[in-house]
Amino acid sequence: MRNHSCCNKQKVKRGLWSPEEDEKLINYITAYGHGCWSSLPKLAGLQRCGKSCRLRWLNYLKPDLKRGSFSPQEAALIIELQGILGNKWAQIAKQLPGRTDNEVKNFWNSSIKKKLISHNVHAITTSPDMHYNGNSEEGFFSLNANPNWTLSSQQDQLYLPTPTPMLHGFDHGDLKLDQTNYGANLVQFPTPPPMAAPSNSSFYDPLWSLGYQPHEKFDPNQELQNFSTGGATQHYIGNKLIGPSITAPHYDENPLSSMIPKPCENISGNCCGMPYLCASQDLDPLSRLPYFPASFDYPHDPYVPNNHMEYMDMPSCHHRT
DNA sequence: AATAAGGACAACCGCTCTCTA
DNA sequence: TTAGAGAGCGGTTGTCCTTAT
Repeated sequence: MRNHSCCNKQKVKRGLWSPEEDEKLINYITAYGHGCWSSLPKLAGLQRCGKSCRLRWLNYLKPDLKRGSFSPQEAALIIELQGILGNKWAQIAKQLPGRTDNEVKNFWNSSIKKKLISHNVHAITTSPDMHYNGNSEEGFFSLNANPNWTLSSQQDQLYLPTPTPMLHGFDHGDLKLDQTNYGANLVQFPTPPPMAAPSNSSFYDPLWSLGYQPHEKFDPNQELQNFSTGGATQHYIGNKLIGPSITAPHYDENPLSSMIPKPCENISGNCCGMPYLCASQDLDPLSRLPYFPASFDYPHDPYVPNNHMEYMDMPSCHHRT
């Protein structure tokens, strides 16, 4: 096996790091900074290659890293960003303070992807609304057949045809769009219809919020209305959201990695005093995405009260036909 | 209680990009 | 202009732990 150029002449240790090695690395970087990684191991008294030291520091030892499981908000943000950026883990991790690209990637591969695969393979493979030119590296995709919304995977920018006023701004967690140079509001909530309290089950899909077009007016008198979105059409009966069609922007040709979650898990809790049912709230962040304690405003966006969250009562996903 | 299977996550590999001489 | 070194990134593998049988 070939060694890295930085450790060609050294006999390097491999595998898991011992506490003693960690301590040496921490002590050295704390005192002197990492400087040139290739020369660090010798200076720090470590039998490792510089690359290994860098990885260990960045992914595990750095003091500002957040350890522990992902919160529902983090999970939702990862899902959203993966849908937009694809497997750009470093860029996704930048929107999650204290999380590393490796951590996000592992979380995606071990938790989210499996869930999406098991839930969505049919919905995605039969979706008529996915428009993608087949090249994940250079491609553009259009969002749900809306030719005016395109995302360049090279420039990582979403282009909207016209500026859309942020009536109900929503930066979704730590995502600050103006910092990431998207040049557009990726996520917007419309002026919401009067929200009916969920009856006995609710669903939430963080991707519902992607690409929402706020221009369409809601008419509470009309019995069935569709709000087209970037990733889904949201169906209303009266003022109750009954569910999106599951179509989402993707530019990864791997069908397994381009899944989006479908809102097929019953979720319960107490949101702004509105009780709702959950079949699996104790499972993991993904199944608990909409769950917040009572009287708990959505923690990342002071502009979006919880009662703007969207609910549906249908126990299955809806496809545009 | 023993063993197999699966999940989670740390670490490695190889490629690409950037910088500099 | 170009080659080499360092750094960064994404995909993959290996290892340990938990759960199921």
